[in-house]
Amino acid sequence: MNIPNRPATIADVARQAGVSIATVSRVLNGTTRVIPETAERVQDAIRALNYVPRTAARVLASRRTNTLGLLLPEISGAFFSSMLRGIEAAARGAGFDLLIHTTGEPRHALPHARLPLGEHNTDGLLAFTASLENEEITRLYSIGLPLVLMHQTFTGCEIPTITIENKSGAAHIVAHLIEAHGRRRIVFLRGPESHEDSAWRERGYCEALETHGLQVDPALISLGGFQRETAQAAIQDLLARDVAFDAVFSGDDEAALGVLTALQAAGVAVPQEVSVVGFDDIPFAPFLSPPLTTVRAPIEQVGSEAVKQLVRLIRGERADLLTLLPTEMVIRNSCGCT
Amino acid sequence: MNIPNRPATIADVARQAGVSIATVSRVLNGTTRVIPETAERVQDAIRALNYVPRTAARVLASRRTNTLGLLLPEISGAFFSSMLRGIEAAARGAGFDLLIHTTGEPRHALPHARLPLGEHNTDGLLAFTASLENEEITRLYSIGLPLVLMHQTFTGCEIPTITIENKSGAAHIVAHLIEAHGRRRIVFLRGPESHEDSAWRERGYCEALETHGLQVDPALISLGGFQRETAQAAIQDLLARDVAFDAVFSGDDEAALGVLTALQAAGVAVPQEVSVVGFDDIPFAPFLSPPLTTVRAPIEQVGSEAVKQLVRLIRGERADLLTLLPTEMVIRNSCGCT
DNA sequence: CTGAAAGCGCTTACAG
DNA sequence: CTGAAAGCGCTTACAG
Repeated sequence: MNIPNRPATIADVARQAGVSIATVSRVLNGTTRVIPETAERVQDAIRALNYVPRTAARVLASRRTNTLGLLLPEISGAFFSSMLRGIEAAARGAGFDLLIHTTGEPRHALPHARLPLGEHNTDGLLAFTASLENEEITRLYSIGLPLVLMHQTFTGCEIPTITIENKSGAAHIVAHLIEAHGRRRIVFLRGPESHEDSAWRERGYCEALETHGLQVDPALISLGGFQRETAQAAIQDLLARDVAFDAVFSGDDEAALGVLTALQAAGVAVPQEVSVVGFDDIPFAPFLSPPLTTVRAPIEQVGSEAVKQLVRLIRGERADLLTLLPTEMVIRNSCGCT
Repeated sequence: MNIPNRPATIADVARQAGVSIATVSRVLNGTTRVIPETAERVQDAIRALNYVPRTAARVLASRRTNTLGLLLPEISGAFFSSMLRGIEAAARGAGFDLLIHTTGEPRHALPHARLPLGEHNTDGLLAFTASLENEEITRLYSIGLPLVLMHQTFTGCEIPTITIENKSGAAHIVAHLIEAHGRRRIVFLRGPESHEDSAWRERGYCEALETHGLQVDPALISLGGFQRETAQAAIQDLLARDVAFDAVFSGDDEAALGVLTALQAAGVAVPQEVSVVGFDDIPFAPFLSPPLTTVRAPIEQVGSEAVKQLVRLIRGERADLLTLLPTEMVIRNSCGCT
């Protein structure tokens, strides 16, 4: 095998094929007609030299990176796994590379550190809630970098957002607890501060209570953080303080795991004594014991829609400012249904 | 706010600071001493102009991309989520960006398509089993691109591999089924063809049987594919064909979900009638019913170790050719323990 | 410690 | 349809 010290460049290919580098570039990109026979010679040379165009040179010359950037607060859990799957597939489908970066939940560690993803290395950015500070959003918007937000709305700038029907999903499942199972003291576990999903779910929760003539009791609202451990601690705390409750709307499925753990450890029967429901319908929800009643959120689709809108922006087309994907209640057994 | 049509370049900064672009480059990279006062002026200019160095230009000039490429067969499931988490954190820690690409399990769709990740846009590649064809590995190795394999060994080239103790982990858990629970007809569900993890686990399974004087019965070995659905179908098939068995080593935890589903649907009591065990210890394992006895694999650490070795290669340092991370049995209830 | 200049490897008007 | 040449925005010897 021929192992050249330096990888072949476009000039090597041009020389070998007996054409100019402009012609090589044209057959590479299909930007202009090239006489078939000439194109053939170029292709042969490319193969013979094992030529791969250097991305940096293309980017520098064309001013297009063909890369999408993804900012996430963290990677873990079934939630981000689904979202990432949707994003990756859609990006690939649209011909873009994907650069990812996690910021770590509260970005206080590096107050004004330059983002590793931005106008200098991507054609556009996808950002999930809590991964960008407001001033960064404003800056990116002001310099015209295509930007799409997921699960976060931002007022003041016209930035496309993809999110899901949190409020109605939450309202439905809480109504179900009340109507089908006669629950009246329903705990709500908030997600992380700043998480819009959580705020909307809380509104749905409150609305459902009020619709059914129940008062919102602040003592029943606690922090679950969309996390197993936090949710577990929250329930343990309610139990320790003897707060009476007959159901828990966990905020999300991840938190529901912690709720189930805490209840089980305390010898509280689910769903006989306390109903437990979640939100998201992660792939494991059916396998919990009892199988989790929850609200299905089309997470993967959020990812693919976000890419779709971002690509539109990059191409200079109009993008939808708000994409609201529907959610749907999934009844299993943890609510009390059989 | 000042919104320039074109983002500032190094030349703009140099002009504004009254120095040469070389000097700007130096304060940017800290490659050479610069008189503090001059450096200060440059910093001011950078801030004032909101200057961000274009990545492509740096890469082209320096011939370093500062980017790691990750090739995965797919993104989904708790397994890849953990691995990705380890990789992302380690890459960021080492100052590299991360470009990811999923190839889709059997790469037959695009026989000789150029990989979107390679010497043209990364300083090195991380590849999980089944994401690269052998000839691609050979090619990448031959051109000297730093490359680290995960859960896959490759003979012929000196390519660092990170993997886990599959065989002993499997042998231990199968031995446990025999010794602690008197199981004698233990099903093994293979992973995908070509998955080395699966081959080693199968050897561990066979070894444990033989050590205990049991014969390997080919009728008890079936394909689970490390997937829920495939595993479920495999068990359903065994059941339908009236093959007698008293335990299932599912291959991995994902498959164990399918096993549990099939058994439950058939009214077979786990673990009373049939013990079920998995491999990996994904975060949901403790929450299954019954809680899953399995083998803990340090997946996140596989990711971070892989980055560590890759960075060594990139820096021209010696890397360890084989990193074998230990696994550990985690006893819960699905085996029959209480 | 600093600057002038070459060079990284492409794309893209501009001519022809 | 094709080529010569400018230019993308940096880094890095080489002088001084």
